[in-house]
Amino acid sequence: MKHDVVQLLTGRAIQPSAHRVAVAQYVLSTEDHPSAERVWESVKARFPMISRATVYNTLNLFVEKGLLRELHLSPDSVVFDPNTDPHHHLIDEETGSIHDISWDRVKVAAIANVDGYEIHDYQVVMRGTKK
Amino acid sequence: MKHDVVQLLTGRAIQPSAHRVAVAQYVLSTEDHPSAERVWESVKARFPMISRATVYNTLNLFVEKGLLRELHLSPDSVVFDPNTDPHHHLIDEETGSIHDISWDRVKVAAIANVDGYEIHDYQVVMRGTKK
DNA sequence: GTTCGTGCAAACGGTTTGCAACAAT
DNA sequence: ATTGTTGCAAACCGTTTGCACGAAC
Repeated sequence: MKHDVVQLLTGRAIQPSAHRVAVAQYVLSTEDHPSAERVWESVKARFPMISRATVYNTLNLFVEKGLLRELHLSPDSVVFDPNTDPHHHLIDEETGSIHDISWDRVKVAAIANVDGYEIHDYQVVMRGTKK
Repeated sequence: MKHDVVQLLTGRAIQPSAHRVAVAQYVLSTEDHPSAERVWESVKARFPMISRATVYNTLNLFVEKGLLRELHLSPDSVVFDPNTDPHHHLIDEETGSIHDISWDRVKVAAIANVDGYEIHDYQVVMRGTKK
C-alpha cells in the first residue's frame, strides 16, 4: 500500500517525501471528501510534526499534478476528492457530508452546444437528506 | 421599476430602506452573478455612503427571504443569483464568469432514489470555454 | 422610546506566502 | 553546491460581528 502510493507520486513527477506519502496515504484511501484542515488533523496523528502549510502545499501540488480534485461545493472550505474519474456529487443538507454518485447512475442528455461554449466537464450536484 | 422592487421587498417582509432598494435594484436586474464585493462597488456608484457591512447584511437577508440564491461555485467568493427558479450553470473556465442555463436545455434522468436519500434540489454544473 | 437599519472597525477563519533552516543528491 | 522540502509566523482576503449612533414609527 505504501508502495503503491510512492509509485503514484513518482508516476506524476512528485518527489515522494515522507510527508507527501503520509498525506497521499490518507487522502487517497478515504471515502470522505476532506478539507485541508481535516487532512492535517488526520496526518498529524501519525506525523505530529507536520505543519499546516506543508499540508496545504502538498494538497495543492497533488491537485496540480492531477492526483486529486478540488471541490468548491461549500463556502466553508475547499475539499479534496481522490476520485478523479467523472462522477456526480450528493450533498447531505443536514451534515454537509459529500457523497460520490457514480457516473452512470444519472443520465444527462443534450449538454452539447450550449451558448457557443465548448463544455470540457460537467457534473450533477444534488442536495438532499437521508430518508 | 423602483416601484416593483419595493413591492418585491415588502412582499417578502423586508423593510424597503433606501439602501436595500438600491441593492435590490442592482442585484435583481443584472444578468451577472455578482459577489458581495461587486455589488458593493456597483451600489456605491449611486450611494457612495453605503458600507460594506450593510451590503453583506442586505444580501444575506435577501437570501434568507428567498429573493436571491447563493452560489458556491468558486473558492474565491460567494456569488448571488437573482434567478431563483431551477436552472443550471455554466462556468467559463477562462474568465470565471457564470452563465445560467435554462432548465429544459439539459435533460437529467434517473435522479430519484439515490443512496436512500431524498433529493430536494439538483443542478448541472458545467465548465467550458468559448469556442 | 423602542425598534430597526447603518457605519465603522475589529475579529474571524481558511488559505497563501516569505523566509530561514534543512535534507537530499 | 544546488535543488527542493519543511516549519513558522505573518500576511491576506472575503466575510461576520459588536457596538454605538441615528432614523422611523
